[in-house]
Amino acid sequence: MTERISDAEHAVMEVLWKRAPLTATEVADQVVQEKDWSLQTVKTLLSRLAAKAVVGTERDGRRFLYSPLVERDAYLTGVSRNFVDRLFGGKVMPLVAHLAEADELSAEDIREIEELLRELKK
Amino acid sequence: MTERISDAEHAVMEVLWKRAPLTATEVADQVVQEKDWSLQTVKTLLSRLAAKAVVGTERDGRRFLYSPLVERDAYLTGVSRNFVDRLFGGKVMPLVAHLAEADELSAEDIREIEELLRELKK
DNA sequence: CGTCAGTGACTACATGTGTAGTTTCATCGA
DNA sequence: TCGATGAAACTACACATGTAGTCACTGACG
Repeated sequence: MTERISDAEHAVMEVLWKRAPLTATEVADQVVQEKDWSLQTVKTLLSRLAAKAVVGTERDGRRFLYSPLVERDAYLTGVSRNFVDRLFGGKVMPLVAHLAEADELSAEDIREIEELLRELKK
Repeated sequence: MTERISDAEHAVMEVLWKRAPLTATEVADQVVQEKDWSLQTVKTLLSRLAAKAVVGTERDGRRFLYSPLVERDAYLTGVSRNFVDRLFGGKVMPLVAHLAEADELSAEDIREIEELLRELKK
């Protein structure tokens, strides 16, 4: 069971998944461009992630370098699975159907998915 | 902005979406078959949902009858959209790709989705 | 008529989450 | 050497959530 990552923490992870290791300040600089948080907030989130062993810390002189310990792919697979299980009884079809009915699928999306499925069948 | 429904609350909603209106006790009877909660817990969840106007209450003598005020479809569309936005930048393809790579898609799933997409293109 | 069972209302309480402020400690530059 | 700076650590605090206990009321039943 992968450790739970909250929404706010997720924003921090996205930065680290893009580039790592980074110092807290570097992470905050990135995050602040998206979310309107203070430096302290980002540091707290980093601490919590470190406490949960979702990011690792490496001492670099007087400061720390943070790196993800969980891979983005693994994380996404986990939450997606959980999501589909909880809301759609584990079936992907109803999810796609829903998005489709709600006009959330562009023609582009549809083409891409078809392509992907064709690949899968090989 | 549809009111936030927590995980526990969602379990209660599923019961009401299946059949409504129901009394608190009737809801609890159903929910307890899934989750190992006490009657009180279910009542609390119903109160919170009523407070958020996600379910409506109708007096029936000395007790209340509860009915959903939010449709299941609308709710699912909302959370799906939110989920895909937050985790996959609004694109459905990466989500499907993820589930596919993690072997979460059966051949059956794939056929069904293809069928659905074919329909959509008409 | 008094009691009990069922029901909603109110209260509780630990943990998680969003969002920071304050303290302390080390180091770098003057 | 000494103070300013910057970074981590510790503390804070309100609201959400999971999970439930207790109270008060009311109608049914003996």
